[in-house]
Amino acid sequence: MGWPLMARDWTVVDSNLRLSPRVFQELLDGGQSFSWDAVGERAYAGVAGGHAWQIRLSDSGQIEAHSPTGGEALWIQRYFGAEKDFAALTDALPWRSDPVLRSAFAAFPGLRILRQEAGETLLGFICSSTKQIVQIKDILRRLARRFGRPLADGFHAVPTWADLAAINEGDLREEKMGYRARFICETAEILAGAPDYLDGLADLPFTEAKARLLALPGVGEKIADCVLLFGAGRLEAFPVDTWIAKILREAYRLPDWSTDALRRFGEIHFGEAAGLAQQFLFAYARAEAGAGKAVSG
DNA sequence: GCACAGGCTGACA
DNA sequence: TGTCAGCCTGTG
Repeated sequence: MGWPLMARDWTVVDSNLRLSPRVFQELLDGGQSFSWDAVGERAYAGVAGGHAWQIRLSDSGQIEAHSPTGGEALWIQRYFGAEKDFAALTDALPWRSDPVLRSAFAAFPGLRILRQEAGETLLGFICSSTKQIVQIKDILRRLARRFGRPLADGFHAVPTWADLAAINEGDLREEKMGYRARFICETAEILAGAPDYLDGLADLPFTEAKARLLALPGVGEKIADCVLLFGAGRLEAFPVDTWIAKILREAYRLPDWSTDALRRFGEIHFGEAAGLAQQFLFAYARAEAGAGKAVSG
């Protein structure tokens, strides 16, 4: 299976981070990223940033990573957010006056935001529209196997936008892309003609960065916010999906608010790290729904 | 058979 | 400015 035997092959991704198995699972498989497949109880395997990775949770709750294809320690540390002080960012959120957020913190202590590659994040979220996480992962696996660069151990890199620009819509539809195939083709054509199009997302003024994404076919408010948050380190982005809309309308008692209004509420109420709050609320809303189903079912 | 899933688009009021 | 049907596919 290629699992390394020597402890020194494994990189601790952030010495300040300790997670429970539940939060570890939420971080890797909760919808921020579609790159990871569970291999056993406390381990995942996948491809990100052009390398294959194995990710595991140690007995002490540290996340450790190993790349059989030569992925770099600094890259995976940045991926897991080691460059940001998430303890301080979390503490600066308005949990003292917000009991819903406080409950979400208690349910998922240590949850943070991944820093993925912008291009991969964009592809994943264009594919995500009205699909469930397992289906999105299946589509991306198909795209990688068919159109992505081969890596070691049978893995394939996520196809780049340059790769995708050479593919026609029919090929994508064969991989169960459905109506998203046209969006992928048209976006690939734009990005192929402007290879540095996504480079400014991390540094441009927020509204400019978002406008760039919104100009791409298949990218609306929700997907643009997801790419900015999970693929560009823009923690002020506040994606409003059905789960966030549900918890804001119910727990925050904003029953008749439109999606746009809810997003503005989130940006203002939670502030600079609104997206971090969003991720806690998202995980909490889904967990509560699951618990409710288990009880009633 | 039918509704709906972690949306976007274009048309129309 | 807001609302709504249509779009692909898989699942329950």
